[in-house]
Amino acid sequence: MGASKTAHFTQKQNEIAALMKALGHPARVAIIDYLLTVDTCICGDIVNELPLAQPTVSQHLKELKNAGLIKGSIEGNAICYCIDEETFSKFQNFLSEVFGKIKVQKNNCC
Amino acid sequence: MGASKTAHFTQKQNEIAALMKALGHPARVAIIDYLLTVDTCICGDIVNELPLAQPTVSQHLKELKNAGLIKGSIEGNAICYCIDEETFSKFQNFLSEVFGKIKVQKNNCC
DNA sequence: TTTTAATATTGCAATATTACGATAAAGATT
DNA sequence: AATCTTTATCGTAATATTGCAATATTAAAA
Repeated sequence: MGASKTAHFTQKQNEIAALMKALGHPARVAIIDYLLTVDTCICGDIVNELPLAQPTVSQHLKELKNAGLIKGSIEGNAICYCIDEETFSKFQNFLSEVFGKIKVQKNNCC
Repeated sequence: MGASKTAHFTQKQNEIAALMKALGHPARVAIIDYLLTVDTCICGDIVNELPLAQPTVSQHLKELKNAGLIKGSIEGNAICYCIDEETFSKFQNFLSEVFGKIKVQKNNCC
């Protein structure tokens, strides 16, 4: 098939999977990395930072934007991108839950 | 194309992306969820918990195993699965870094 | 030893993803 | 206005993913 049966899972599971999927490509991890290192918004500089053609980078940026992980605002003929803290916060909350549960697990048999 | 240009990114970026990708499907998130709720290893029970056919579940388990997120040990004619804490720990460390950097970012313009 | 039960593998169809050249769109510059 | 710059979109090829039926594998049970 190739299409995920999203309807059969909880909304939360689908949400988390979507966030994970958005970060499930090294180029998109690299974009986030870069946005973090520059420590501010970036207006038209991302393409030069990545070893990929401009349309490909644009596509990756679109996916990060769709996932809510970054925000973009038009600044003249360039576009400013930055991390969307709110979504990352949501992400972090989920992960805290998961890691919290892992720590409680004591009776491992594997 | 369809193949990621992994060679052009750092090892860390590729590693993180691989972990994220492994969790980038609701079925695999559901499997982790389930392993966490039962609070112990599970021997032969995962297929019944998911709305997917047995070969499909087996495939998802294989991917989680390849990513190092779960461990499986043979227990008679069943197989015990549980969370691999070490990999999750690695995962958590990366995320702490990211979230740490986000908090430092003050001069947001978006 | 035959059967049963649990999991894995194979093969395949449907769909999604990745990447990029060509082109479009839109604001800035001349 | 004509051009340049920056980003987006379209079209398309190559590859990957998802899902399942059929089948294989392996160990327990009868």
